[in-house]
Amino acid sequence: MANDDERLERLQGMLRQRGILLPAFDLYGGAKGFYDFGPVGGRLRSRLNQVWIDHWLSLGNIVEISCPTVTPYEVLEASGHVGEFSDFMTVCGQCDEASRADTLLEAHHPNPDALSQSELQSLLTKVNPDCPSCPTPEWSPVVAQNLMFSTTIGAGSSGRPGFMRPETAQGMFTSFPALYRHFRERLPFGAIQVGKGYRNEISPRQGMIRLREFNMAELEYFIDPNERPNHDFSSWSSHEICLIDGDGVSHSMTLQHAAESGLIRHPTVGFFMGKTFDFLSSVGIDGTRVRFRQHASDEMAHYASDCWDVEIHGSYGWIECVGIAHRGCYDLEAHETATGKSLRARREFSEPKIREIDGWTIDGGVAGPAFRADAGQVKTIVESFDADVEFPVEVTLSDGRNLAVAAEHVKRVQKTVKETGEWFIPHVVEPAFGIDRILWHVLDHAFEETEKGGEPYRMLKLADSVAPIDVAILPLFEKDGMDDLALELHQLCCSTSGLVSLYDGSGSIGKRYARSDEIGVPICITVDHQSVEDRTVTIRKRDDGSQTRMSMDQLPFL
RNA sequence: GCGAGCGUAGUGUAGUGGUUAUCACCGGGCGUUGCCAACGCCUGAACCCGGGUUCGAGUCCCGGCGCUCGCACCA
Repeated sequence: MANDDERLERLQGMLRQRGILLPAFDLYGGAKGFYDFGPVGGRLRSRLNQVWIDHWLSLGNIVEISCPTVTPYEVLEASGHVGEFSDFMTVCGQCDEASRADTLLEAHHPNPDALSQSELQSLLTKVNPDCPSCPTPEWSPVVAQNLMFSTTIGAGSSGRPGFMRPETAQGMFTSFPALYRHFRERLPFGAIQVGKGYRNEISPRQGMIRLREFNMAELEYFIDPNERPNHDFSSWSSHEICLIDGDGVSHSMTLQHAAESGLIRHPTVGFFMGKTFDFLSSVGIDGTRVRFRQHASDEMAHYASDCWDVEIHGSYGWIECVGIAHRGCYDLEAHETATGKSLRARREFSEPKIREIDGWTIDGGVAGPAFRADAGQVKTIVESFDADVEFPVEVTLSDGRNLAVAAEHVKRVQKTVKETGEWFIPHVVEPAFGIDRILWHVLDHAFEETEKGGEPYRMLKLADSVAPIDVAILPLFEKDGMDDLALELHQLCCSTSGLVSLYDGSGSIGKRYARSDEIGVPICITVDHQSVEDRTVTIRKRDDGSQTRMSMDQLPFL
């Protein structure tokens, strides 16, 4: 274990020195839970994001969106984050003592912890509980204080409370109507979003593993719960993976078997587990150090009905880096309830349903003036009657009063209703990726320590797909035209779309190879005297140190 | 948030209250007909911040900030 810790320290030192990951605001003494991606790390992060985006877009029914990080209070109240992540505070205006509102009201309610902000506010106003530090309490309005960074949208009294988003998901849910329309009202479809999330951690630890501002990438995939999806599991058919179920029992089986046996409760969850494994492999994560762990029922988030964490093993042990959750209809339903707007999809019946209606309703022209304010209630009651009821009938209202409904107040309803389909709330399967945690493990798994000439030698064997620099251009010496030729090649590479080149003319050639290896450059190109004569250059590969000579005008990546 | 330990160049470190803060790698420049951290010369770079004790503080004391670990918390 001590060896592991020392390796971790050497890796972190190298990442700082090479401008990959650095503590943020170091100039001012640092800030816990915040990291900078440096001149090399910045590119690494955006490459990783791009690979992730391309991976999901390749499914064909996914779109990328981008929503604000600043989110109005009501949105996160509806989603459950305010309740799940908040303590409600109030301040005594007489003595400045801050108290938790639910604690103050413990004597006046059986479970104040479960009350919403407005319920707490009205109870606080009604009870006006004693202040623990002064005799004349004067409680301020109740405010939410929780793990979300709170802010104010707008200034002064017109300001509106809000939060920095704790996940990107809510933006996808609030965009559901636009997504539904974009996809021509046909499920299934998904939306992805890559961006920052915020969480005011009490105690950030373990470097990139627990941050206060972090990069996340989420897919919200909307499905019809009545349709059994038919996913193709064949590409993983020969691959048994490590699955730990909700009781902590470990299984080794194929994804298809796990989905068919019911261990994975929904095939789409299983399919995304496979796609997630593919993604991790494509960015250089060691597949033998990946496992899937199912949440126990008491561990599940407030919105989820099944959840699998993808855990990656590295310097900090097994760390959850991806969560694949079946969120059911929780979120869309919550936003429907909060706004009164429809967030539903339509499902056509294979055969229209014919319904015969034979009953009663009120005759508005007579019943309205007769019953006035009670007419609505009378209508509901009358419409529940069978066709063979005989009027007059005495009905009982909700407040206990009785009214006589006569034949003149009602009329017979006889019609045939044809229903061709129905509206339902789609279910959501959500793979949520902690990009920083994945990026950390990409670095951890790529970090290779060897010896060269008796000296320790370090390199990052990064996958080409995420390597921050594609090619380093090295003039053997910066003279005799070698520097000019190298700069020409460097310029050509830099102006080639998608290609990132690094020019390095400082120090010995061996030192420059070593520095390139430390930031994971897959290919170095050396310009020497012969290059000036015949425009051939040496291609040196990071992983095996092999060198081949070819014309600089025929480089495969240009 | 509580407790313990720690904080010195880009990195890793030495430093018993006393002159100009040690060493190595590192970074930069020049040279080197030369391809895997080579060599020579020159050069750059640090005591986390703020108070206090003291003639004098990197060193001792207090507070803050940060880091590591344990507990607590954790979608």
